[in-house]
Amino acid sequence: MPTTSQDEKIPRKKAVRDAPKRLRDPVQTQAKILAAAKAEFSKVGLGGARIESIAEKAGVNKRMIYEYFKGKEELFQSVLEEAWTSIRTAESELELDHLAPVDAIRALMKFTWDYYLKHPEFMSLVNSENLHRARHVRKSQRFRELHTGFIDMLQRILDRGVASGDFRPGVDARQLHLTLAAVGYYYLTNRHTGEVIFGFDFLAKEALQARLEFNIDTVLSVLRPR
Amino acid sequence: MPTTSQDEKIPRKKAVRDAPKRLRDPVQTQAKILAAAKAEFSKVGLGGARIESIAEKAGVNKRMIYEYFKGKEELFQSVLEEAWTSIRTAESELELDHLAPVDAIRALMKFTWDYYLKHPEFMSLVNSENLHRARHVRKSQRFRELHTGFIDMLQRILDRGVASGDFRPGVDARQLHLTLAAVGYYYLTNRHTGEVIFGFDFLAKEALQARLEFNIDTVLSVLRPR
Amino acid sequence: MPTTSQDEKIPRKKAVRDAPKRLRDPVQTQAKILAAAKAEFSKVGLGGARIESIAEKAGVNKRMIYEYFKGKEELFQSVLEEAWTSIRTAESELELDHLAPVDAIRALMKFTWDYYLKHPEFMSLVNSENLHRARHVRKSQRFRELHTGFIDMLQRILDRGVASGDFRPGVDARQLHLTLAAVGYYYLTNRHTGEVIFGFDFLAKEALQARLEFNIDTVLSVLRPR
Amino acid sequence: MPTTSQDEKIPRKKAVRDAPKRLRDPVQTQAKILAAAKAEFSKVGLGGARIESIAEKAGVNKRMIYEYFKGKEELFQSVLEEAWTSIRTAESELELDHLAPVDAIRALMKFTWDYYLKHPEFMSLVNSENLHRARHVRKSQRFRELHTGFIDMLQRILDRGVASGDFRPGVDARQLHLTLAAVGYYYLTNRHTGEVIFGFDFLAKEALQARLEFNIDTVLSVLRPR
DNA sequence: AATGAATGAGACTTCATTCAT
DNA sequence: TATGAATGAAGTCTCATTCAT
Repeated sequence: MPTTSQDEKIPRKKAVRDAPKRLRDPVQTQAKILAAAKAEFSKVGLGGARIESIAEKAGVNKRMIYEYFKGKEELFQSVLEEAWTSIRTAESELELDHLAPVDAIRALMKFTWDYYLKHPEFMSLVNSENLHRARHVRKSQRFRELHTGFIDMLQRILDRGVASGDFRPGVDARQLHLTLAAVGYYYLTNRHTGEVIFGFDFLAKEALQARLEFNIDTVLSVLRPR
Repeated sequence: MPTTSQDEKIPRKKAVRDAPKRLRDPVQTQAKILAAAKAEFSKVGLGGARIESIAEKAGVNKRMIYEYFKGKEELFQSVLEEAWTSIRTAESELELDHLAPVDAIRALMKFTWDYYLKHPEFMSLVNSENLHRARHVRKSQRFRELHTGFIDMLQRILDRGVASGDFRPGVDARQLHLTLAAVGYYYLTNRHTGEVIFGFDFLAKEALQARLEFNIDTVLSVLRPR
Repeated sequence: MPTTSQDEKIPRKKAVRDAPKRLRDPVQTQAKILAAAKAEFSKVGLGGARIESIAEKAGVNKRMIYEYFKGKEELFQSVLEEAWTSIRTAESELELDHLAPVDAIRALMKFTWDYYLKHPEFMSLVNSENLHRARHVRKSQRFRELHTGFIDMLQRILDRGVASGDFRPGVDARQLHLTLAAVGYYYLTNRHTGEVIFGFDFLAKEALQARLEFNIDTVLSVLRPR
Repeated sequence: MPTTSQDEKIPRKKAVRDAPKRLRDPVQTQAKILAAAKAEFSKVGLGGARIESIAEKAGVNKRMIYEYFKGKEELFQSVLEEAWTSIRTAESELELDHLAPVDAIRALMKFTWDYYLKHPEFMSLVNSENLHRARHVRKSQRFRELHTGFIDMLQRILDRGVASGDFRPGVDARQLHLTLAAVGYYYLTNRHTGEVIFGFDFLAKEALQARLEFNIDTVLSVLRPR
């Protein structure tokens, strides 16, 4: 029931009236709640989020949240599922298997970096969920399914790189993935304290460019045959 | 219950200090509050933390928190200051300037990794503070002072490495530091979701060992002359 | 406990209203809160009033006070508005313009006196608001509107009295009003200390009668032509 | 113990040191507490007053308030006693028996008016005490003694005025006193709401002058033989 | 005499959640 | 489906007061 399924257009009762205010549209109501909840959770965390605030932002009645999501915790879980589905879906659309190994790594890193920049809530949500020791996604079947075959894709790239002589053998795909994500994630998620410590604007165009290049350089270095 | 014994007249300053529970010791009271607060904040975040819970853990009266720290936000700020002071102090005691460049990098990474492992609250606190856009440390003079000259140390190592031919020139000390921290931090802070995704125990001895080595390898790779 | 009976399906709008305890009636809930708050504030002042006590007296959930009135200060403001609206409304219903000047003054003083006696909370509230330097009514648009044209009525009486030779000219309507109110108000509001000082019962029938007569005599004396 | 006894100068231990900070001076400590308490109580009432705030204003340790005055209620009572002693003392120093009847009334009204203006806290305290139904002064022996023979003085003036033909007979001294005080008190104590209602500055020089004259005129009018 | 530390009760307010329509 | 009203628990913070030095 909490699924969004955004495309279906239900012909509602022959459309007796054109419904100027989009009343009674459960699909959209759920979507609005999810979007508002994502914003709220990512801004103040699970503990700091307020159901009332989410309902207001979503423009729906507070009661609807309970109707569709049962409660705060379940809503948080749905938000997490939605967020992770989103990034993994986009990632899979990259079709990295069609690229040369080095290009594939570059593309994946560029994609990850851009995704983080465009969806900073994602990192917040990941942090929050880890603060709570992953107790929400741990219960989610959907979450697990999302990652089956996910590391295989990276492994295939690595294998092709070794075969082509671009990469050294013996690199663990999981380690690589963690590093790949880490160097971008850490920079962006901790940019606020970083700015106080280092005294420069982490989101300035050149700074972003420099960081991305350094990160790609780092990952390619560790992959390079010696 | 807080009083130890009501009627006894202790001859002042005679007993050599055998009172086991040090009553009326503001310094210790504050320390206990800080310790309890650090645990609480790192476990559930600023929004999720409960003053009452902190007071209980600290074994002090709720009121004392307001006496010494004014309020929740200020307490959080104090916790942050204390935590960052702690890691920077320990770090500075490494005396990396006395080590060969490669060894210095290794030592710094090992230290950082071990510190994170021994003080996982530190990463939680950093995450929390960034969730709140660094609004607490931004107000802290003490925090800023903590980091003056902090990056210079790393720069000196880099310079020595370039001079000795161990490192390639042109590497930015701040980028290096961010990467250095990132690869360990990300692995540890996101280990809960990581375990669900990857399906192995991130804190297993061999896993930890493997990760540290991979991280050091990564950083040294990017520093290596080409 | 708040529910009357859970299963019965009342045919909507059929019962002529025999529900004895009107559940879910926001208008009445607000009215009950206001009434209880007026009693509490007038008994112990703004600083001494307890939200919990008000909620109990009103028979509503504490939360409702915040739902409808935002907070203690705003509730106090609403109480003041209601109280002042009440006295001004009753006053305006006297239709003093239809009475002979002397009778109009008498009627106004009798009304004021009786109103104070019947609504002693009013004086308490006025005192409290002045203790707080009128900061609540100052913010109230409704309060200001209440008094437009309010002094004109008295001025018309004065003018008619001067024309008829009953009153001397040159008496300021505002001074008159202040005196008119003062002589009754002071006696009643300070009657507790007054009783300790003077040693008689200020609310005894004869005492009340004597005071009212003295007051009317006083005001008519100062109005009398010389 | 709570008495102030302002004049005695205790020669403290031969004045070993000149005590630059006036430490350990119980008389002054009590006086400072009383002064601060009077200010606080008159500003926010008994319910709104804060012991801590009083101690701070007085520049003494909070504990001292309990040492000298037992508690908040008792402190309030002491403040009331002190305040009423003060006005009655000053009043008695007028020596009205030496003035012509009309002049005596004028002098008394002028005195009362000026006293209210100079000590506006007095009115606040009276209001507060009446809010609490005089429960503090009722317990005070000292308070009662203060007013013995107090109304007799006014009666003597009235009697002399009747004898001289200046005043009509039959006026009750207590009624007169109440009116005398009322017309000034009401104007001043309710000036804040009055200013919002009437829209002029109640404390402006001319306004004060006009009010005093109107008040004296009022009282002399009701006393005048018909 | 004076002080700083400590306390427990209770203040205002907010929250997630359920009820009734 | 949707909504507004209502609730009880709990949260942050404040207060008058006492304890120990």
